[in-house]
Amino acid sequence: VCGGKVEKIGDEVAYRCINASCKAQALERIKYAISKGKFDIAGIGDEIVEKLFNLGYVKDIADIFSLDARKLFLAGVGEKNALKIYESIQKSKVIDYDKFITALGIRYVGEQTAKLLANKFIPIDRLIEARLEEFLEIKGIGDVVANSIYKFFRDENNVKLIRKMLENGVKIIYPTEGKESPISGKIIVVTGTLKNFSRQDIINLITKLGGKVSESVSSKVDFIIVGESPGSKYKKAQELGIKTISEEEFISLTGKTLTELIDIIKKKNDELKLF
DNA sequence: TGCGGGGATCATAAGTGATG
DNA sequence: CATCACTTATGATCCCCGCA
Repeated sequence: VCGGKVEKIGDEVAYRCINASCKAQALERIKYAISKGKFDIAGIGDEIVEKLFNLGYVKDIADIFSLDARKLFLAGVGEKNALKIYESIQKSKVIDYDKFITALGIRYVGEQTAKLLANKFIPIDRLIEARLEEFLEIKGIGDVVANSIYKFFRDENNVKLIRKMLENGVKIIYPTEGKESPISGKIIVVTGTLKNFSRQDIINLITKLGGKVSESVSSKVDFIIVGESPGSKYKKAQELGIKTISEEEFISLTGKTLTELIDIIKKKNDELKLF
């Protein structure tokens, strides 16, 4: 299609372009990613993507998420539609892990296979770094598919694209999220000043993740988060032999990045504003 | 090697919103 | 209200993988 070199692999019927920067392929990948069962961006389809692509506003799927209504308007979308599409892009940024994997457009990986991967490799970095044998272990994935997935993540450009999507605000919802977290059911005490969270923020965060915040240290407390210049609670925790962790350790315990945690706090605060 | 089924692609029809 | 431009839904079809 793009006039570049093509290659026929083995007995395959189709010829496919082997040019890594093939324009036509890049475009098709974007169209695929925004469609149903993947990012599912309402109000935008092949035509608009092509226009945005040809204008240079969108070079890869990650660019979609940094679009503003003005660029859509310049691509020939009506004013009202431009706003609507902008809204649906923002909504689509929060995406289930399996759909995210499907959207990557890995060869031989559709909805079903993506689900298999989504349940085994959490978070996304585990998937990127997974060894070939780990894919082969999965029932339903054989030699060809395993190799295809493994090769995909060995390509630096693919990994970069994933990072770019996350930077542009895409948030992956992992299958375990909401059901259970390492924090849920835990009684937690906070003492001292934290670097990234105000006292109210950390309380909101722990509550949102299903934990309980206690104001005093007792033997029932699971662990105590210690910030700068801790108060008497720290001393008492040591006496009782309660596990103490730093702010950084707490963050890694949640299994989320700092930005994700801040997002959670923001949402929680927005909920509270309604009342 | 054959079977069952997922993955990819295509065709067509129906739905939606903007516009004059 | 009719038309246009696109999107969205559905089904058919074929390739080819996983597995017995």
